[in-house]
Amino acid sequence: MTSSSQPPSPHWFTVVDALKAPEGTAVTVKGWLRTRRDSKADGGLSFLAVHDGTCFDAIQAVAKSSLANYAQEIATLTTHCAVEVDGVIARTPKGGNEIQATAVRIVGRVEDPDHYPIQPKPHSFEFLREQAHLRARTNTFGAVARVRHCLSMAIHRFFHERMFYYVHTPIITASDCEGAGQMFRVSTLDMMNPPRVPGSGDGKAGGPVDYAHDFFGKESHLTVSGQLNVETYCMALSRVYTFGPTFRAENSNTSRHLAEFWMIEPEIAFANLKDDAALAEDFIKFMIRTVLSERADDMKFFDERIEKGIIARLGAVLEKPFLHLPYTEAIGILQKAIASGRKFEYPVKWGTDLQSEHERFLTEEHFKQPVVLMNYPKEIKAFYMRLNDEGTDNAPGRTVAAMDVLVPGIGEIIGGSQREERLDVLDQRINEMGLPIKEYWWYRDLRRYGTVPHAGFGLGFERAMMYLTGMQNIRDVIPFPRAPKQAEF
RNA sequence: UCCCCGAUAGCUCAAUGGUAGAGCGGCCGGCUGUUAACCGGCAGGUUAUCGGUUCGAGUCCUAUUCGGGGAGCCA
Repeated sequence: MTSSSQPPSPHWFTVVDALKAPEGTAVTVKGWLRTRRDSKADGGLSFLAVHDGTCFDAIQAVAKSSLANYAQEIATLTTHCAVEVDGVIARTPKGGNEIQATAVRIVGRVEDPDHYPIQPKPHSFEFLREQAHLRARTNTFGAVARVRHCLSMAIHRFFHERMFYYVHTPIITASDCEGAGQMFRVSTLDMMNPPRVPGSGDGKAGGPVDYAHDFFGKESHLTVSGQLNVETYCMALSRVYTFGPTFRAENSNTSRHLAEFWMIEPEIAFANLKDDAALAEDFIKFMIRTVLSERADDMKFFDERIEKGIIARLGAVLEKPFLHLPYTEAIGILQKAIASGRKFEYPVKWGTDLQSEHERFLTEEHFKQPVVLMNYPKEIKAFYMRLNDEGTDNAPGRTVAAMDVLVPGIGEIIGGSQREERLDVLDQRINEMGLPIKEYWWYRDLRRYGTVPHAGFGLGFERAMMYLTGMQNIRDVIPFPRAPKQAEF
């Protein structure tokens, strides 16, 4: 932590601790300058706002012109110069802590300050995305980073306290059965001259690539979901979850999609859809409570500068249970709204998936709170979702035990379901959807040997970050966003 | 991938087809226990790229690249 030329100081305080230290405490603070303001009072002095990322606020150091290096060094400091400040904690006229500096050592200057991109002023997020290596230095991205960390820790704590086991599911998968969108290929073959399936093409080019010669001996990709793998551990450890990176090669250009994002996927045995929904609700409320209490400083910033009133809105979500709404009833509500004059771009019809505008209407206009939509038509959902009995929720067709949690401002934040635990029904669904049943051999084995009802869901970590911070673009809640045409850093 | 909008100083933005401007930031000076400080001055430009129209293009047209908003796909 300390360079060899600088002996460790017994008084080294983080900014967060220095801001709470009693008056008179001798401290050394190490960090970066946010701003420097000069005054001619008391024979000349400079106010240095120093931050080190340990909390939202900077601490003010007062450097008098009597310091030996004042004119040469201190008075020429600019934004984000790295400094070490020795001094004594004092109270400002307004009440907070500041440091009466006895020494200011310059660790690293900012060269060419008139071209340093991060200035003490509001920057557009678009600009900061192009300066992703520097944006952590801003108020907003410092706050995002702290909340992101806080939330990551909270998620593990939530599950750990409830006897869930954290399972590391693979990043690389050679099974093509996850079925959740376009995948990134993983290969060590020579792209310019790949081996071809023997007897195909003209021997030099053409014909299918022979993946038998590839690293894993078969086609392999980056995972799009850890669910199928984590189900295997669920059938032995009862309550498990994954929390890892997930990859989708879709050409999505929106403020809500990334090519590389983090997903949390719990899976619970001896559980049905209601248990799943209850877990999802507990989970979301736990995340809200945690960031409000542990990152009050950063949340205050988001409340004032990013989304006015977000603290009150999140607080209100804690107050009442989530609303549970069968898909069939949601269709009814939407059709009633249309009948009374509400216009939508897309038609509403039982059997088709809800559009973004429909989800937003339900959660933002009609109910104005998080809504758990349940029991969707089987045709629009994945093969592994449990087939409901005929007539569930008075639906005109067969439904599956799926649920989506919709929140205002984001839309779908969680997608989950009770899983089909009956082998014969699962096989029927796989065949109906034209999927290669042989590929699912190990997944089907779980139903052959001691199958039990179970359920789970996936929560997009970055979507949760957006919901909790009010940040409008998913690319601004992950340090280095990966999206189409975007992998510079 | 589709629809719409945009790209001018370090940043945020102006500029009827006719000499390239302001605020902030930087530098210099003044003032001040300052804290989005304030006041005066100075420096800072291949107007995204390639073509075209025109006496003349930041401005109009073609194409491209990149960015933003919305949609689809989803988490």
